[in-house]
Amino acid sequence: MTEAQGRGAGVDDGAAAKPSMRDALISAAFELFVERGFEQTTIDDIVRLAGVGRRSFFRYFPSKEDVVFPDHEQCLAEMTAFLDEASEEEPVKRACDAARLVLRVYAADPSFSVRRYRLTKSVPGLRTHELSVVRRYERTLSEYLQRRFAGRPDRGLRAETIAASVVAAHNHALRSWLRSGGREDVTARMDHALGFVQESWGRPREEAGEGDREPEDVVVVITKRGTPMWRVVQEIESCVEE
Amino acid sequence: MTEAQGRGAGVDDGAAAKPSMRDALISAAFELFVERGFEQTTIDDIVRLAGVGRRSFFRYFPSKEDVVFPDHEQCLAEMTAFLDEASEEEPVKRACDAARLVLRVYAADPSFSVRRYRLTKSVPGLRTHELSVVRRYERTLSEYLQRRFAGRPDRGLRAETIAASVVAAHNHALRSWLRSGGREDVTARMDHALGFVQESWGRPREEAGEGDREPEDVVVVITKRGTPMWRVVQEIESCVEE
DNA sequence: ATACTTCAGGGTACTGAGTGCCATGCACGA
DNA sequence: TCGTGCATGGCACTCAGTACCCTGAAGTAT
Repeated sequence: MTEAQGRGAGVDDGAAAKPSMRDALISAAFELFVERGFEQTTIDDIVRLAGVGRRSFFRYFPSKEDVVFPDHEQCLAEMTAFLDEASEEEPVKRACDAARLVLRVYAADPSFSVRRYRLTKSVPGLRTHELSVVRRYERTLSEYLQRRFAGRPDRGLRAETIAASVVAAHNHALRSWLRSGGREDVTARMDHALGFVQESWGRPREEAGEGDREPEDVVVVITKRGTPMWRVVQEIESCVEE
Repeated sequence: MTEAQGRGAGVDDGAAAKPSMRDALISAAFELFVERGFEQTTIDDIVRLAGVGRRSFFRYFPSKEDVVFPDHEQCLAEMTAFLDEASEEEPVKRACDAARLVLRVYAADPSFSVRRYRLTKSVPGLRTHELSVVRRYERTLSEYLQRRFAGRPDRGLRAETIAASVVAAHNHALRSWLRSGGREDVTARMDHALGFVQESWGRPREEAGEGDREPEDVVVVITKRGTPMWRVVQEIESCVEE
């Protein structure tokens, strides 16, 4: 029954393996937060309920806000590792798959995620804190993309813009699922949302100066319907023959 | 000499007109922040230097962080007003122009902006606070776009994703300018960055089911370079003649 | 077994941000 | 002159976060 979430509820790879204290703090905190609100709950309330010393709280969580997002540190590490693996995949696709790792963590414990969503939504301080968490994912994606875009023009601009798109689309799908109470299918929404950005960025329109496919072998013509065909042919030839 | 920035340094439309106290606090705060650091400066230090009572600080700024971003509240209001005006312009273009309003505020006092940038960059708490400020611009843009996208599929997804792109591109150009110390031309960078997202989102690739311009009067042909011209003509005609 | 180290945890006191409450002083109109 | 606002200052309080030190339960070597 709402045992917090036992840290990711799936992976228990060697790294962390001290269950009792940390988890006791998490579940005590959530119990109080949902009962009387985040700001109405003091650290002393939490440690009293968890039956530990006050100082210990700050040994496990750097701030009161962090206890609300207990698994993001590990999730970020997973994403970083995922993006450090060598892969032949198209970069934007790869970034979208990295975003799916975050979804997986949320989907692993829907009830916890939904309660946290409702809590976060109603507490400005938590929203701000969540922004800083999300920002780290965005930076990770952006740095990955910048690496993969080596040689392209506007690497940085591209990378940051696309990373922001991916995060925004991911969050849109995730939040719409959370708003529905965690029922219904997340992955379908997510596939749709990420497919949207992948469509838009995966293959840029004009200067497709890609590394893994030649740009020179594609010609794009845009013209008004009704243009005389000789004008179209002229235009194409003037572009090709140069 | 670094008189903070006298609030936007241009528009003094009726709304705010109490100069002394607020500005004294801003310049006192910055003086101390750059001298000994943000966290090493207490509210008491600031009010002592400004020669006002401690309680007055919190009358003008809800938190210590807010004194670093004194003009964003007004800028946000400007953006909101700008987007509330009726306009025939293409929505993404309009959103980009709205973002330029923010740039204008930064560019109005480059030395202040650069000092603030350096300060913010080095203080995690300020970075987080800035995120929450930026997020409000993003929401404003997103809500505008969602209004303009009425009737389209995926309104919300589209609006949030594009808003995030616009903000990311804007911030990329802005920060690169700030990193350069406020020298060089901002508007050129900004035009380039915003042009990039506008190109990408302004006219969606496949379903361009727009309301304010007909999709039927544009033909797009994509072909391999070297394709015999008769094949191109055939393809175009088969598409037009249907 | 004794002495030594290590380390998770508890306790206490302190700093500093942010808030509530009230007193003060100054302007305004009657 | 007397209210009636309003801006400001002065206090006292709560609470997050930190520094410092104490305890006790392990181990480990001799």
